[in-house]
Amino acid sequence: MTDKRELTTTEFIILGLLSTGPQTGYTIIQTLGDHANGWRTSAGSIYPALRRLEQRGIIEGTVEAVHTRLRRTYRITTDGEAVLDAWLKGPFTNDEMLNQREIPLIKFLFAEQRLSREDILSWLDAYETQMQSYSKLHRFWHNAQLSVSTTHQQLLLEATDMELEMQQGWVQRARARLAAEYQSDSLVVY
Amino acid sequence: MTDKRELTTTEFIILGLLSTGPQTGYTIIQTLGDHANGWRTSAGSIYPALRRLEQRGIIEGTVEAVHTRLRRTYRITTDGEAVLDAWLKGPFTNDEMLNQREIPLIKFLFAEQRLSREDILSWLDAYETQMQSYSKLHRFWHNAQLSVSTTHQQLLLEATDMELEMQQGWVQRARARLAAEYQSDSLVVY
DNA sequence: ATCGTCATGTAACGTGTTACATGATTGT
DNA sequence: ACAATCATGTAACACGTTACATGACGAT
Repeated sequence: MTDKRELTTTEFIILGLLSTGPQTGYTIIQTLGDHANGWRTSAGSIYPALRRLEQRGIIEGTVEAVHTRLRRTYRITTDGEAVLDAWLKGPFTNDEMLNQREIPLIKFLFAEQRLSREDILSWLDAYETQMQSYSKLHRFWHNAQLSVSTTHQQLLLEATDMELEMQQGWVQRARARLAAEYQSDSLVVY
Repeated sequence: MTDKRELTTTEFIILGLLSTGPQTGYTIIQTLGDHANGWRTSAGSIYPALRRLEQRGIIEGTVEAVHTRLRRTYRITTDGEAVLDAWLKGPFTNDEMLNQREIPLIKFLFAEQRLSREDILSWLDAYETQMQSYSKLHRFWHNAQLSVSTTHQQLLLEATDMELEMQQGWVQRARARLAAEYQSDSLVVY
C-alpha cells in the first residue's frame, strides 16, 4: 500500500482471477492460455507479477512442499479486493475507449463476481456516457477533417465511428439483458 | 538487411510517414501527436527508433548544422520501401484481427500512397476472408461455450461477434467506395 | 527408456515511459 | 526579462518475450 504506482493490466487480470479463488502460478497460466480471446501470457511475466503483488500485500502466498519442489498457492487479500474493486469501478480513459477496448470488457467480466447489480448497471451507464461524449468529440473532429481528407483517411475516421457505434449497441444490449435477468430473479424471490 | 528481426509497430509507422517524404524526428513526433487516434508516442521512443532504422539501412539521415546544434533529416531508402510494402501486403495475424485492430487500419492508411489499386482491393479481399474464417471459428467456439457460460461471459463473446461483424461491414463499405472511385476515375480518363 | 505434463523459476534482451538536460529562437 | 517553442537527445526504470533449466510423475 505504500507504493502508489498503478498495477499493470497483467497484474489486474491476475488479481481478477484470484478474486474467484486461490490459484497457483501454473493454473493461472493455463487459465489465461485457454481463453481464445485470452490475454497472451507466459511464465516469464506471471511469476514475477505474482511476486510483485505479494510484496505489495495485494495477494498472499502459502508455500507447500510437494516432493522436493515448492508449490505456491496465492489468494487475494482484503487490500487486494479493495484495489480490484476500485479498478473495476474506476473511470474510463480515452485509451480504454479506443486502443485498448479489451480492458473495459475484462472489467465487465470480473464485475460479475465482485460488484453489486446496481454498481454493474451504473458502470454500464458510465461506459455509455463516456462513449457518447467521445463519439461527439470524434464526430466533430471528423467533420472538421472531412474536406482535407483523402478517401482512405475518411474511411479510417468512419472505422472509428463504426467502432464507437457498435460499442454503444453492445452496452445497450448488455443493460437490457441484465435488467431482464435481475427482474426475473426478483420475481422468483418474491 | 542482415538483421531479420521484424520491426516494431512504432518503426513501421515511422517508415510509413517517411514514405510520404523526408522528415526530422521532431516533425514526426508532432505529426503523431496531432492525430487524435494517433499512436501515443514520445521523444524517448522516436529518436532511438530512428537510429535503429538507420543502422539497418531502412532509412538514411542527412545531418545539417543549424546554429550549434545538429538537425537530422531522414528519408526512406529503397530497402526501406521494400520492407514497408512487404508489411503492407503481408498476411494478417489473429492478434491484428482482435487485440490490435488498429494495425490493419494503419496499413490501410499507408496503402493509399504505396500500393496499386489492384493491390488495395485484393488487400481488402484478404482482410475480409481472414475475418470470415476467424468469425466462423469464433462462433463455433462461442456455441460450444454457450451452455457453460454466465451472462457476462456470453455478453463478452457477443462483443467479439459484434466487433467482427462491424469490421466486415467496414471492409465492404471501403471496397464499395474505392471501387466506385476507381470507376469514375477511369471514366474521366477515357 | 523416453516423452509429455506438472510446476516453478531465471537470465538476457529489447522496447517504451518518464523525466530531465541542453540551447537557440521567437513572442510578450 | 521571461516563457514558450523548436529540436535533439539520454539515463533510469519497468515490463514483457523468449528461451532455457530443473525435477518429479505417469504413460507408452
